[in-house]
Amino acid sequence: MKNRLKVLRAERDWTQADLANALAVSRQTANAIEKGKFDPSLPLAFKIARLFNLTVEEIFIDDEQT
Amino acid sequence: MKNRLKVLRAERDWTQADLANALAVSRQTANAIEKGKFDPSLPLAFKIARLFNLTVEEIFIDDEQT
DNA sequence: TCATAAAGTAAAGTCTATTTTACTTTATGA
DNA sequence: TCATAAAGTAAAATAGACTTTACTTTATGA
Repeated sequence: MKNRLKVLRAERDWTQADLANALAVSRQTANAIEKGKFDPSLPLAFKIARLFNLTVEEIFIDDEQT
Repeated sequence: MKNRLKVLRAERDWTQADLANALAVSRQTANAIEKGKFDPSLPLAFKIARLFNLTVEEIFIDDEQT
């Protein structure tokens, strides 16, 4: 699973801490998700999408072709 | 989190076991997700969306207004 | 009514998401 | 160069997703 968080954050000049704050998660979680270390839960994915006024699909790219 | 799985299943005349099969998850998992007992992981949500040729947002309705 | 398929549910176990604490590395600007 | 902000990372703990096994309840059709 890839994502566009780094770019979306850069467009807004937000730090990972800013993003974590806006999402009410820890900075480590924001970092781990952005780096693709793990996937957010579905509710958190929705929260992220809402924050950026985008759809889940516009932010997260599922690379599983199974 | 609500979802339209029951209807989507009914439209195709699929049992929960059929759905579980198509998703390669257990029947109990299909049942629990459909009943809203818990949310699917993001990868599974994508897999469900792909199965029905819909977006995640067209199937799962996030009711959190926070 | 009876048999059976489908749906619902529950417990125990595994795996992953997320938190907290805390440390290291990398960038940046004075 | 030095101080500091930002990013990266790691370990231990908790919560939630998912499996397997197994049982109960509800629908259905012969």
